[in-house]
Amino acid sequence: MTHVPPPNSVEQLMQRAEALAGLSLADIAKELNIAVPKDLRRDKGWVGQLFEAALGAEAGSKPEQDFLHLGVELKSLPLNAAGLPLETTYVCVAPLANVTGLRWEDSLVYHKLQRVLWIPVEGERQIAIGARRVGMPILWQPTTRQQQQLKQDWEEIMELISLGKVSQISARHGEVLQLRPKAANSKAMTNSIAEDGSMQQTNPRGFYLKTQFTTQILRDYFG
DNA sequence: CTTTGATCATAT
DNA sequence: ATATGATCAAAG
Repeated sequence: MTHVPPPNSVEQLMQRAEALAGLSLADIAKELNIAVPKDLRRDKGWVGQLFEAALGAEAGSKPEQDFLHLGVELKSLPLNAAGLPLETTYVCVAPLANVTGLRWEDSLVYHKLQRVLWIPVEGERQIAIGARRVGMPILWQPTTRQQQQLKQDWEEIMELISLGKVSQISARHGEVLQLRPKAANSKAMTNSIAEDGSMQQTNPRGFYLKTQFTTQILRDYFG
């Protein structure tokens, strides 16, 4: 695979991202010598990893922003034919134990969403992976209102977790941020707080941005 | 058709 | 087991 060095500045990162706009995923993959899968069933993260390679993000599984030195997180955003998000956006894993005293400003959600480079891409299953086209990138920072919405949802969900009610939290909680399973399968287990305050085992969860929220981001940017 | 809960690949 | 990258697919 061709190697792209990390960008030296946000400007350079944006130039690279803008250069991808209008290209198909096959175009980008060819330049990087990366094979295009037939479908994403067994390669669910392929598009995101392709963008990481094309933009010079550090490949890794660290709980940090993709471009830590620039303070930027990279996210692909699959869109339908109407230009609206097809999927929720994964943010990070949710802490289910040892959460006493954890504040919003210290949370992983807060840090990851301080600045995000969104790369819109056609995502309908009827379009072959390689034929899907990339859109103009959006460098986004949450508005005061968006920060408030995220904080409120986060605090509500974290309170339930701290009270040992994680099993009662469904994806319907939260206006813009939701909690959902995030694991290899439903049998995977991690420590969480029980209602009596002791430790119990539950399926790991992650925070996701609802499509309504990312729709709003697109709307604010493109009109 | 949309959303919720489940799942896949890979690195550490 | 936990983190990254997410989409799949059953249910509503």
